[in-house]
This record gives sequence, C-alpha cells and structure tokens, in this order.
Amino acid sequence: MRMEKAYDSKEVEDKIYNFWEKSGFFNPDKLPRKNDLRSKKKTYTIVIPPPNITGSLHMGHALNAIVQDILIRKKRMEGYKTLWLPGTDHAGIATQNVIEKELKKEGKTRFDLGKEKFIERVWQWKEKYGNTILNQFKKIGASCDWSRIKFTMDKDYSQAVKTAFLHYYERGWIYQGERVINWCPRCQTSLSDLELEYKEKKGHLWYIKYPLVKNSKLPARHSPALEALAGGQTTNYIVVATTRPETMLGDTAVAVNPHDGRYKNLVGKKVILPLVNKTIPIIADRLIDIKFGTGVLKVTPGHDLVDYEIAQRHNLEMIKIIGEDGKITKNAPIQYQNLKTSEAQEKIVEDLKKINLLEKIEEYTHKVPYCYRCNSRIESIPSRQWFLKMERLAKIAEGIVKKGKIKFYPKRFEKGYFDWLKNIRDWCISRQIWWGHQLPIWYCENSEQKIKNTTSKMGFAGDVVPQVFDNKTRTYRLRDHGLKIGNKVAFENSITGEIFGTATITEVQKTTVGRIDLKDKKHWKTYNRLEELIAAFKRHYPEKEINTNTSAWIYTYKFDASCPSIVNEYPPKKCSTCGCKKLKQAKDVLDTWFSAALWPFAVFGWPLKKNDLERFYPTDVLSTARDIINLWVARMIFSGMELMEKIPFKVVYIHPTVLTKEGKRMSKSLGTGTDPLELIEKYGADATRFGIAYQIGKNQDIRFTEENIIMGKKFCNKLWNAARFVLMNKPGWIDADFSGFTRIKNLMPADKKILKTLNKTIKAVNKNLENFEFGKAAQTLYHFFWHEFCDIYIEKSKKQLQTTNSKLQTTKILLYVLLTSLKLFHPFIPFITEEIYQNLPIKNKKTCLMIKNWPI
RNA sequence: GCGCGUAUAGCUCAGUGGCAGAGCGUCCGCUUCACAUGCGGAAGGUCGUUGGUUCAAAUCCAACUACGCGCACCA
Repeated sequence: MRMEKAYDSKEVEDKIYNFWEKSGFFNPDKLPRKNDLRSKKKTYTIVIPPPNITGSLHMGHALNAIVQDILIRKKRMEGYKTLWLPGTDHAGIATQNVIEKELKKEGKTRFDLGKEKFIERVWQWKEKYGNTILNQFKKIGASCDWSRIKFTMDKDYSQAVKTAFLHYYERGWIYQGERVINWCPRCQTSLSDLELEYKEKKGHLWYIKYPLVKNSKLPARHSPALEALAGGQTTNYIVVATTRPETMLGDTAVAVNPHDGRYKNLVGKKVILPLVNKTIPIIADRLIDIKFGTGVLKVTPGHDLVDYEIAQRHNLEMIKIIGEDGKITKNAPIQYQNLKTSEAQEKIVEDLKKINLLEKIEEYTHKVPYCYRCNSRIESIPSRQWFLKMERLAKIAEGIVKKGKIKFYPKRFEKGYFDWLKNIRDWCISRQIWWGHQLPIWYCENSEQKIKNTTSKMGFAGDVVPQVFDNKTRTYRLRDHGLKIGNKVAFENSITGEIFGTATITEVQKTTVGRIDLKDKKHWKTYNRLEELIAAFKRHYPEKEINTNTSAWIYTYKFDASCPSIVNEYPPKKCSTCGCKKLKQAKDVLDTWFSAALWPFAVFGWPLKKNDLERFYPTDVLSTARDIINLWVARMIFSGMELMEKIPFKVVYIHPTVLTKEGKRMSKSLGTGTDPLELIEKYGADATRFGIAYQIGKNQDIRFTEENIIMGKKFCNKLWNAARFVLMNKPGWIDADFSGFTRIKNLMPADKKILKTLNKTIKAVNKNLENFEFGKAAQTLYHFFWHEFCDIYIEKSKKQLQTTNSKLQTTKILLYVLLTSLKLFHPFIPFITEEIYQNLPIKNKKTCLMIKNWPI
C-alpha cells in the first residue's frame, strides 16, 4: 500500500471502523484468549452514561466518549476482557417535551391524542431518532460492544425497575404522602429537589402590614370588624417582608424568632390576614432569620418548603391556593380565583396599596427555581405523591465512599456528594407524565366513593387530635399502639361502635413531647395544644400521674382510608381488601432517575439473567459529568449496594466541563456550542480526540479552542510522515512484538538515548493514565514523539543509515520505536495508528493494533 | 451566607522551593530527497494583589481581588 504525502482522515476512518467492527473485538466474548498476560487477567467494564434519546452529540459527550475509549482501548491492549456497554435513556420529561413540541406544530396537545396514541408516537420517534447519538459515537471511534446495546425502556429493563420498586416497597421505604413538592405547571408534573435550576432574578421585596388583633374575642373569619381593621383603621401592625405577596392568600401564621426581642411579647397573639380577613396566630420558630427583612415571616405551609416544615411543628393548617395549572384556586377569595400567579401578584399589590397596608417596596435579587427540562417557573404546591425514604439509603451511600470502596477522581467532588446525602429529603419518585415506567401499583376503583360517604361519621378508638388534610389522608394522633407502616386499622363509629371501614398506615412519625410541666407556661407556646394533649394523656393513661417529670411522646399516623393500593409486578385479579374486580393501575410514572439508578446492573439483565452480571458487575470506572453526581451517581451507588449488595463501580471519574474560549457554558440555544461532528468532518476524528484529550487536566475546566484540534491534525500528519520515513528505509520484516534492544551491545549513543527515553515515556504514560491525567499523557507522548524521536533520533538516523555497520540496527530501532509509539498513541488516536500499523512490514500480522500488547 | 476551583506570553494551557515552558498566533529566514500540516531563528511574561515562612517563593502559608462552579432554611 502506498502512503500519501499527507494524512487524509476521510479516506481512513470509516474504513478502519468497519474493519474493527468486523473483527468483533469490541465484544469481550470474541477477544482472542491467548498468550501470557491475557489468560491471567480478567474483565474490565465501563457502562456508558446513557445519553438521552433526544440528544445529539455535544462536546461533553465527545469528551466523555474520548475518555472512556482511551481507558477501554488501553485495557483491551493490556489483555483484559474489555466491555464498554452502550445504551440510551428514555429520559421521561425531556422526550415527552420533544414530542409535545412536534404535536404543537400540528396544533395538537398530548391530551388530544390520548395516552395510548401518544406513547405509540414516542416509540415511533425513538425507533427513528433514538440511536442517532450512538451512531455519532461511532464517528469518534468509540469501541463499544454494540451487540449489548441497552435502552432503559427495554422489556427486561422494565422488569428490573419493577423488581427494584417492589424491593423498596417491601422494605417499607416507599410510601405515598401529601407533601409540598416541586411542581412544573408546564410539564404538569412533580419534580425532585435535584431537578430544579435556580436562576438569579431581579425582583422586589414587598413589606406588608398585618394588623394586630387586640381583642381576642373578635371572630376568626370575615366580619365587618375585621375588615375595618384590615382596612387600615388601626395603627398597630406587624410588618412582613415577602418576595411573593400572592402567596399571602394561603398564610396560616406569621412567625418570628423566639430570641427576637422586638417581637417577644407578641408571640401567641393574633394578626389579621389582609385581603382574606381572617385571624392567624403569631408563632415563634427557630428557623426565622432575625436579620432578614423585618424578622417576621409569613407562613404559607402549602407553597413553601420551609413554611411547610414550620407548619408541621406548629400544627398549622395548610391551604392550597395555587393549583396544578399555576392559577389561584377556589380556596382564595373570589376576586383572585383563576388568576395566574403573576396576575394575582399585581392585583394583590394594588389592593394592598388601596387599603394602605403596603409599607414599602425594595429592589431585591434572589434565586428562583426553574424546571430543568422546560425552563418554566416551578411552584411549590401540596400534592399527593410517592416517595422513597432516603434515610437508610443515604447512610449506605455515604458509608461506602467514606470507607474508600468507591473513589472519586478528583477527590474534591466527594464533598458535594456527602453534603447532599447529609441534608437529604425523601425522594419524590412519582411523575405525572405519560412517557416512562408506570408505577406497579393498582387501585380499587370503589374505595374512594365508599370512604367519602362515611367521612362525617368517622371516629376512631383512641384518637386525640384528628386533622383532616384532604378526603383521603387523615392524620390522627394516638397513643403508641405499636402500629407500623402497612398495618391495617379499623374505623368505628364512636357512638354506635360499628366498624365500617379499614385503612392502611402509610406513615408513622414519632414526636417527642419531652417533659410536661404544667406550671411552666413556656410549653404553652411551643405546643399550642398542650392542654388537649395533657387531657388526652390522662384519658389514655388513667393510672399514671401526669406531673412535672412526665416524659411522653406522640405518634402521628397517616393512613390511606381508601382500600389500600396493591403493589405487584402484575395486575392483581381482585382487590385484596374489598374483593371487587374494578382495579386500575396508577397513572403516574417513575422519575427517570429511578430507572437510571439501576443502570450498572439492569443493563446485564438483572434480576433475571445472571451470566453477564456475574462477569461484568461491578463495573470498573464510571466516567461522567459533575452535574449529575447526586442526580445519578449517588443513586446508582445506593441502588447497587441495596439491590446487588455490591458497589456498582470502583471509581467515579468526573471529567472536566467543556466551556467556550471565553469561559462560558456551551449552549446550543445561546449559539455558543461547538459541534464535535463538525470538527471531525473538518480535522478528522483523531485530531479531534487528540486535541481534546491534550487539554484534559486534573482540576481545570476546558476552555475549548479549535487551535488544539489543529495541533492534533498537524500531529497526525507528523506521525504519518515519520512512519513514511521509517518505511522508506525498507526495514525488512519483523515480528509483531519484537523487543530486546536493551540486550544488544553495539548500540550507538543516539540509539541508547532514544530507547531510554522511550522507556521513560512508557512509564510516565502508564502512570498518567492510571491517574486519569489524560492531558499529561498526551503531552508526554507528543513531546517524546515529535521532539525526541523526530527532531533528534530521526535526524541522527539519517547519518547512521548511510553507514553499513549501523544501518540494520538503525532501521530496526526506527521501526521498534515507531511501533511502540503507535501502541502508546492508539488509545488516543486509534484510526491513524491502526492504519499505519496495517502498513508495517510485520510477519504473521493477522490482526489489528487494537488488541496488540500494551507496552509496560 | 457557606464551600470548591482557577488566576503564568496576545490566545489556550503545562510547570516546579533553585536560570520562566509548550502549542497556536506574530516577525525574520529557508521549498534540504519523511513532513511547508514542515525546518531554523526572533520578539513577547514583576507568574492576580498584599503580606508571611525560607539562604532562596511563580511554587508553601495567610488575607484580599476577579472570574467560574456547587450547596443553603435563597421569606
């Protein structure tokens, strides 16, 4: 084969990739089992972070593909049975949004199509475009085993998802509950805490006067007296500062810090909630920041997570005034109902001005949550969702990294991981979208109706403080009955004693009351129902004397008063509570990240198939971007530990982020992105790989410049021409893995030097790659090859080649250094090295450079 | 608010307790038979600021400044 003067990537790359695919060596089962090293060594596995089916290759993917391919190719050459398993993620919300956008162009919504047709359409889309991104991976030379390709909605993968769900459910870690959650009004679904993006927004801080109630005999609701006071006919008020005045419609208290001297004597008194005209209490809570605003917080339990927490402690009512559609609900005064939150804000501010209750407005910049998929403003709203308890899982995930069983590179990323796990909240895993894994839960259709009709008559033996949250969930305070999640309880009519319904406990909370001191009035503020509590304790423990040393606690049970839902892999035949056959599956689907968390073992067929799982799990390295450490990596770790009882991977490599030259985020919508496919087209895959790898350092983000790729291209040409020079001198045929120059005695000084430098380079490159220092490895190799080999040795060799007694030796050394360099360069620039290798005069060359022995 | 990272030539970045480096760009000179995607040469830097440790600091330490990122109970 004739080698052209200049290297042409276009002529080589597709040809070589096909050659590799045909060889079958991407598949570990087809790797030759032979010689020395290979038989002893085992498997080396990387599972790809599955890109979304909606994605197309961007610089982040490209960089990560390069990293993974370098690792895999090196290990393959070292003789490991290497598996790089490719696949894609169904990406629930992201994909659904893409199809919804398509429909919008046709003037339709997903509701026009209906769920079934819509899902069908997503599948069609997936068949057509779903593998686009993986084909782009081929373009940069990714040596994935395409015969093992996986999709997170494959049939066996769905089985894994169900099994995992059931496992957690049986552990008692999955529960349903009414909570304040993050809601995207556009996507019409709940989101987990990690699926938000906070953006800095200029806004206002409104200072609103809440008039104080002096006369405690005033009625609690709507009365002329209240309206008069609320209308400004008072000089006594407390001022709250808020960024969202519209949420005041759902206020059920105002709160101050217990140590705030300014308000100490107001705690326990009441204020009038303007515009709504009802009285709400002033409470004390440690969460209140004395320094913020006026030091007074309006408590809106339904629409703020912090307020919700405070409300839990103080037993406050929760009013839902913003609905799923992002509009004000009918729980608010009529004049605000159905307004969008922004409209309501405007009107409320105006109305407050009219009655002179708006003290002042300040400019204020704060961070506002947006949906990470559609960029809509997120609302906090109370909603009934499914949650996964994180307490135990977080401990597991924390422990295994603390113990060093899983290592992060660079190590500093462990900190964010630990911080998240330490402050974790339960994971909201249900989503109200259509595309995804439906919850394996079935409901009895009758139950809701049945319970509704009997609500008013309900009582419960032993109840103390019943609180109705909504029609379905009730919270009762009971003495400790020893009840646990999943236990059934019976409803009885408190007058007749007739039992008319059953329910299942969905949540148990223990609250320590501490010492009850009847004389100490402090407790009256903290536990505003103390009187009732004491009475209750006396009722339940008549034999006990309640005195200043009494310690007690309260259990709060939440339970579902409908027929309990059935969690099962397959649809059950009948309701196990009422026996009826009208069962329907829960509509909600699981968070995409719930299924993604199973990736490292579900890809191998868990829980049904064992073969691959036993060979390739745990995987060796997970290489991924830093922004999904908690969203994905942490969840894989606890899923692996809990479900497989083994770590999912030994090492987490967090790769650098590719930024623009100006240090800005690469973004398609901002037009600041660079398309790696264009680079490949322009400079070749090897040049692109080398240029990027050259810049991968330990700490740095990469400010991308095309100049680096140009350098890569120039280097490829240098390599190409060095090879041409070596071959020009007709070195004669050699063995594929020849070595042993160290034993030859009559070496020239230049010979000795280049061989010595080569050995040093090999050591350095091996060390660098073990430490994920791809940039250093590339730089070392570059320097060696260009400046030591080409500039010095090749130049010297020109003279040596003219002397007969050193000619043979020199041609061999030239070839040896070239061959060894090709091996060292192969993981970085696989195409050109393979192409040159195929041109070398090597005896018995039946195969490819890709599986040649790695230099050690 | 807390935490992390970065700051070195015009640009992108290496670097090390002991003479300041590469690639690209710029300027000058070379078609010499591997390569003009090349070769030879040159210009260009108070190594973010201020202190400290040291015989010696761009390097270690502290504070500060700027930029980037993450987290927070961001009202």
